[in-house]
Amino acid sequence: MEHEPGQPPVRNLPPAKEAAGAAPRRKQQVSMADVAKLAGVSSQTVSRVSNGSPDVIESTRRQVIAAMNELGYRPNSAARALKRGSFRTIGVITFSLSSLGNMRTLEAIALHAARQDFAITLIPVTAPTQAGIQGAFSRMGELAVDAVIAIMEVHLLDAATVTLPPGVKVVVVDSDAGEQYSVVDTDQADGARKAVRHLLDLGHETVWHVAGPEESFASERRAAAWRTTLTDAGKAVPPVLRGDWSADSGYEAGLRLADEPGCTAVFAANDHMALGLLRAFREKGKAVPEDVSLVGFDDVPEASSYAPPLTTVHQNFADVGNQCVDNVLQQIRTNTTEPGITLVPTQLVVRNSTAPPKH
Amino acid sequence: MEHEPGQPPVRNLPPAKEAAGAAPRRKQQVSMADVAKLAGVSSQTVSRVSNGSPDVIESTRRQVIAAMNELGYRPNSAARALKRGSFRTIGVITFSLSSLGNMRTLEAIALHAARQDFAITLIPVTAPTQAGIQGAFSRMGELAVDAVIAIMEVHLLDAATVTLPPGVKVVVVDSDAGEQYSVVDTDQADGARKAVRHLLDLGHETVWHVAGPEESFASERRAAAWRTTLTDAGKAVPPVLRGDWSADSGYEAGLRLADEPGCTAVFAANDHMALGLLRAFREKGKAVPEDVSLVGFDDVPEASSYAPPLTTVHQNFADVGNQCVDNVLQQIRTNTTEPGITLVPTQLVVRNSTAPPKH
DNA sequence: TTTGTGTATGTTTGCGCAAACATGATTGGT
DNA sequence: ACCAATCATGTTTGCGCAAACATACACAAA
Repeated sequence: MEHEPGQPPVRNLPPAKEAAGAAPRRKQQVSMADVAKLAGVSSQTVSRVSNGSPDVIESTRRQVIAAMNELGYRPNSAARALKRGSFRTIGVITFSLSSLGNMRTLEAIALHAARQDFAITLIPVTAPTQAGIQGAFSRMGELAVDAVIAIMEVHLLDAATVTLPPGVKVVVVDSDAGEQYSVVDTDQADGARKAVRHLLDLGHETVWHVAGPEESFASERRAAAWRTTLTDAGKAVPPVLRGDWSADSGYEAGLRLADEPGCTAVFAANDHMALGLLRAFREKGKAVPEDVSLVGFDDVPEASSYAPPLTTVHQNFADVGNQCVDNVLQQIRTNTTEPGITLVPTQLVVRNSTAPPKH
Repeated sequence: MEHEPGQPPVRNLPPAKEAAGAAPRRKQQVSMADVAKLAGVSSQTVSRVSNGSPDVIESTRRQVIAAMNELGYRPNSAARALKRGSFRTIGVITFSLSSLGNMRTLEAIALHAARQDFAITLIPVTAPTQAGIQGAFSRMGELAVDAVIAIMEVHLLDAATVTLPPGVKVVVVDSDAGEQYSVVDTDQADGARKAVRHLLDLGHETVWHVAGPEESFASERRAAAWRTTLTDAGKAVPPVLRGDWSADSGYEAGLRLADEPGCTAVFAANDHMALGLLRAFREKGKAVPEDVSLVGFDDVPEASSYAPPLTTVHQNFADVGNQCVDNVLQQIRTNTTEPGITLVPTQLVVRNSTAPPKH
């Protein structure tokens, strides 16, 4: 078993770390030990400084910090996580990011979490099926996140079938899982009520509704509130039209509504469908708001540039995101799970698409 | 070294782990050792099975897998990362998610990365300043990501001032850092050229341009291509109007353009500004496309519902995202850094907002 | 037989950090 | 003066995993 001297495979020994120009084995991560050596203290003291322990005298702390800066030390989060059993990471499960609301919410979550020094790991659900969701939650498990925020918009979170590691806190956005989990959501019902009341207060006999898809919680809640607001006011409840949130589906619905003689007021479940309705009314020669009044939902930034500028219900997505993070961090801190629903209020923004009916 | 037969190596006593009803210290993570004990093998064999090593005989593998399932074993990614120096994680730095393009790109990145078994960590830039970006990159360092995808849209990535851990691969979206980093971007110039050519081919004398903000790379590239396409065609180059991407700013620009007598064709740098232009033209009594033709950029889903449906340049954000991930994974695999630019083509979508000029 | 060549598995080790404990240096109270 | 109670800091240990190395056994070629 000889091996030629002078040849590289000298493995048995890890020594000679600082041998001449030693090749950096891995990303030459600067470790606590390096900082400790430079600062002339023990690595534990470096750890203490790094974690802001009060038990370090000021002069020592300064030395250590100087050494850290000189070497460009960054604590290794893997080791930290291994030791502490926590990554300070929140997993966010999303279905689809292509809706404005989800994105805004996600952005707020990321920003707010960063402020509290938590990182965000994005877990997209690859397919909107139970299996897809299972997969997402299972990946969460491997990633050892401290908490999960699920941005669900469809009826797929059957809690019974999802198993997460114990101790992981969950907050769900836009769901009806309030019995099991913390839920944060826009106050859809109140928003819809405001929209319908606004139209009724203008003097309309009743209000038609173009709803979103049935699988959507938000859509169902808006539709339900529309219905009860009408019945509470003693008004007739016209049949519901259904779209899929897209402007095109709103256009389809608009073509039909334009032929309804008694239709003077419409509440669309989102702004994009309202845009489609506007187009349909325009093509059919129905003036908005003179012939038909229209209210949307969301208050997308372009809503004020629609023709005419759209009266709509403003959602505070940023608040929703912030609430999610606060809620989840609260659960982590207190190590409790607190089911319940947090509702974020909406505002009615009145622009030019609504007016009293002609007589 | 002798060790007593019959007794497990009871050295310093981490005492009585399975003592009566021992409180689960942490989240009772099932570890390899637990699986190994149940399966009657060494933990190294469990590791091999877990990593799909071929050196495990089929019967053993099955036993181990059975044990894993029984205990619900999930490899601990912290330990794995600590050992391997890699989390299989890509950090994504974003400025703002509120633009449609960014969020589509992000979604594609997340999905594509998940397919290759990489996780995504979102790092929001808290403030659009050098310091903010520094902070984001520095956080990347702590998180020990394997690669970074930066979705930048403004001139702030001054590579000289950003230090990341060596070995971390970077891809930048929408930037001109092609000398230093890999850059993936929509082919802005070609898209803009197509838009302008389309209008010129319809017979317009020249094409006006409503650009985005100067800080935006995309905006600058579209404007430059607009200019060269005009000069190459021997046409006059009208003054540039500038917006901030918002529909409102497009409206402002539109009010001014409506008063330009020679203006029969406009290229707006994005669809939202085009929407604002449409509104301004409508209010000023200019018919689109009869009096003025208009082309946008982006092809937002609602563009077909604008009044009139908008001719625009379609961007393939999903392709951009996929390219980013492919590129970065390629760099990781080959451990190379390859500066250069990858351009994703666009398509001109002709709808009803463009027509030949009246004479 | 011996020797080699695999192949499947076990054992040791250390990644970087921080809890737990140990030590040594100051205080202050009596 | 003494001891005890603080403090600041050092030492040891192990988190869960996988690379490196060691071993044990099977089988083929000499």
